[in-house]
Amino acid sequence: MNRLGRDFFARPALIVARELLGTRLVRLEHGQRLAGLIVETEAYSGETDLGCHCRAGRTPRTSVMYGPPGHAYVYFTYGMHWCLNFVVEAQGFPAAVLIRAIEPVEGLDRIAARRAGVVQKRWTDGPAKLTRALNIDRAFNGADVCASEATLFCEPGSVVPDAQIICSARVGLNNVPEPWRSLPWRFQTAPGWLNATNPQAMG
DNA sequence: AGCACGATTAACT
DNA sequence: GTTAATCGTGCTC
Repeated sequence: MNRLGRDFFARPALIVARELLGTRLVRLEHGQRLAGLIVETEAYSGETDLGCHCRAGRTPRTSVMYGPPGHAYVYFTYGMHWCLNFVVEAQGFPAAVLIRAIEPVEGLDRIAARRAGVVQKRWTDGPAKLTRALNIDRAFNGADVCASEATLFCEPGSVVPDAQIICSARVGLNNVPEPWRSLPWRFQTAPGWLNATNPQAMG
């Protein structure tokens, strides 16, 4: 079994957000693999990060982020959307990495069915789009993604070179004060990276 | 008990 | 560029 383990997640949020790019997010559904290469992430770290949900401290919603790394933090927002994060850093320090976009590579038939009416390019190019495509909701909140029986986990992929990574401000923090609003804690692979350097990815 | 807002998306003009 | 959809969460009264 070749999966990202606890040690991978037990590191600073910025490092994990950067290194998750190019890895493969896998969701086992009735034994079928639905998967995509992670191409966009954001880091959220600590109660002092006023863009992080943990700015409000430990609450029922944020409690998962205070737990051990390598678990899923799935939250509900805007009355209809689910977003997937991985808990990072040491147990007791609240931090997580939001998965903002993936490039689908396995289980395209199931993904297409869940994203009916949408062109393929937009199947999973947003945090709430990929959770819908992979059927991820509150049932996964707190799930251990490093456990052998996990049905949601990450596998190592191709390493993305620094030159192919774009850093920018996190999205949607409209009422968050500076400097947090503008911190370059969003990581994306450059446009075309997948086709240019990973032509076999669609296998 | 009530309120304002949200780590978004899709459908508008 | 603007806006409705839709409800859990955390805060105030």
